[in-house]
Amino acid sequence: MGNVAGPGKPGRAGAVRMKDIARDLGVSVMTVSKALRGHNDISEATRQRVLQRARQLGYQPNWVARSLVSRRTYMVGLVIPDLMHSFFAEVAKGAAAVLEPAGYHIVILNSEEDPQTEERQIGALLARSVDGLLLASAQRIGGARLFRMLEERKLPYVLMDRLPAGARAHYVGCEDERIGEMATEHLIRQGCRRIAHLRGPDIPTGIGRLRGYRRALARHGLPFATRYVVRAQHNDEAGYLAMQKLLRMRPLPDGVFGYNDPVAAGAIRAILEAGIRVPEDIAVIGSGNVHYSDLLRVPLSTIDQNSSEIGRRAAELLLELIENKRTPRPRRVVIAPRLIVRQSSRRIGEPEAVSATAPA
Amino acid sequence: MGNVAGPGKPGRAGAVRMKDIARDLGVSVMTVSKALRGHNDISEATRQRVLQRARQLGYQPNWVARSLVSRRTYMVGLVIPDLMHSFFAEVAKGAAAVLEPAGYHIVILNSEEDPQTEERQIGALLARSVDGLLLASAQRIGGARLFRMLEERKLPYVLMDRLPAGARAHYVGCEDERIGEMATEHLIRQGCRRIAHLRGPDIPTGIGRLRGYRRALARHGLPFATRYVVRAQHNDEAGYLAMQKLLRMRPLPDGVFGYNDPVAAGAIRAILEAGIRVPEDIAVIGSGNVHYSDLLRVPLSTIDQNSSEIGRRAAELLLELIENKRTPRPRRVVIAPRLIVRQSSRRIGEPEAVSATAPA
DNA sequence: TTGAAAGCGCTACCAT
DNA sequence: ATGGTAGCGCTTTCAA
Repeated sequence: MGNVAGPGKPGRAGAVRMKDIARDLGVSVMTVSKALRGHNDISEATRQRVLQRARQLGYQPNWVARSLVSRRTYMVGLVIPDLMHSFFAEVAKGAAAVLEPAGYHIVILNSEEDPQTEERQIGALLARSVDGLLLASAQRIGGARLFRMLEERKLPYVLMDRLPAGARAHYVGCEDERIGEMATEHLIRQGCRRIAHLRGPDIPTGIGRLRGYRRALARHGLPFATRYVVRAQHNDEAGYLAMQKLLRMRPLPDGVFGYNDPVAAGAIRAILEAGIRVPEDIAVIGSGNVHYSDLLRVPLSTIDQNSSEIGRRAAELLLELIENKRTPRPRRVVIAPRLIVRQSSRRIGEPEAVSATAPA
Repeated sequence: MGNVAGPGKPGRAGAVRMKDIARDLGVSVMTVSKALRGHNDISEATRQRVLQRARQLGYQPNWVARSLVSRRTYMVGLVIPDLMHSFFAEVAKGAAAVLEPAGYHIVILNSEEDPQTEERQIGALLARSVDGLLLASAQRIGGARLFRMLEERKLPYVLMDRLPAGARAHYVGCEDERIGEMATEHLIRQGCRRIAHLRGPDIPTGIGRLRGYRRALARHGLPFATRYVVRAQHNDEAGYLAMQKLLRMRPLPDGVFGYNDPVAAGAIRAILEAGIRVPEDIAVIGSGNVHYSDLLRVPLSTIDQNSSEIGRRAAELLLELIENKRTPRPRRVVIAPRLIVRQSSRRIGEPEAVSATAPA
């Protein structure tokens, strides 16, 4: 069986190589290589012999060696702000559903919502020669340098969920202004008149949803009050604390639009703890439709962003970029948000789910 | 600046290589290689020159090439049943917190709780020459073949959360019998006398928790009734359906121990929908302490398994195995479970959290 | 249809 | 302190 490798060597030491098959069969390595890849200039007879011997020996191609010459690693980087936020977990799962069947593996990295960490991680991914990159970026406004670097390196990449203003890049996500608008208009239809917003960070999603919120208020002739907009960065703990601030305001708001579902869920906890009712006294809505929204203390109304679809579409787009390698003009895939009405905001009858309509 | 690469070439085509630095500086590639890696047989002067030029050109080592000769990829495979289950997302995050600072990247794969998918994925990981493997296995009892294969390939790996009976492998997780016992005994202390169990699948965790449940009943002289044990595989939907079956039994159970938190959360939904109170009529407890347990319709009592610690410890153990490459006898790291009492099971006063005590 | 030569970018080994 | 040679396992190119 040949092939004795130094003992204690790490990695695939001792693994079967083409060379071994070639020696056993008395043919050249080239013949084996071609036979295994189904090149059509190999006789059927030798092809079968090679395939059989390969199976016997349990041959597995060495991807590292193959990558070195083919310059393709069949690895894709996935950088997201937080794996624990089930919105991103779902995006990741959607992307995996497309990439794995296509033969790609995913290297996943958590930026922890920190632009510098993100940049470092992308650098590492580049050094690893990933074939492409899926990115839900944590860059604040003006993080254009990172994208310029990616362009220079000619690394195919697709932005997900967050589209930094002015980024000239492929993108898949929801229109954030529309999300803010839908959520706010829903609260207005439910009879709310003093609507507060627990706003997100200074990233495209946060800013877009805030803008949509303002637009909806304006359109319906409701006043915009700065003090009704409180920062709640990302998670339920922040939502809880921010809501406590809101609860000290007089008059109390009668509706709250949370930046995302965790923030909204945290807000509900704060409201209930204060002995106030949801939705009767304060109606609450979030965004993202995370999978446990239905199980929450008060089932949470939300704007569904179709997270797994975002992952899938982004992955498909990325594959296209990788395989064709032509870079057409930046494509924007916009996923329609959907209003999901649950108990946290239901004061008067309204259908359970409303599909997005084009913005007026 | 040299180095013109064919246009349209994929991957790192056009990237700066050691050769470029060497040419620019009039030294050999070897000198550059050593200087960059801090070999001490290079004069400080040349080392500085090399480092500076490398920085100027934005040199990044080619990991693929390096891997080919060093036989280390600095990649670790992470195979889990479901990224969307936040228990595993937390495990993954814990592992990443250890692996990334150590220079390793994580290739993540979802087995979807399917043993065959898992095996296929591990095969792919082997072909990729990952340096090690973290695995929360979906193998049913008797899936020893997979582990034998891993041993043969001498791939360092650590099992997490689930320890297949008889597996001779490194392992980090909670003692499942203890979990079942703690949960059940807690319900007994709360005054429950007809305790049902929504049991998990035929994997070590499911079987262990069931066994612990039985042990607790026996110890306290309570009868074990088969019909009070209903299968609920994994998720909240399954928990919901299984609980509906339980709700048709007479007499109704007055306590339910769910295989995990999603199952328990689904059960609560079914109970409340039936107009029955939690915890007054039926007390409920789960396991896993997923991060949203506190936000649920009725905040969920649970057994905390310290999921991120599981990921961290498993990663540390794996690093040891990889770096030392000696394979000591299989190590078992057992994390102590903790009882977390929330509203779903609180009928009489009991402290919020109780640390695990050694099993009697 | 088959295979020899060259080389991907890097490092181990040994000579200078 | 520095560098030449060889080779990791594979594929591309071109000749037989």
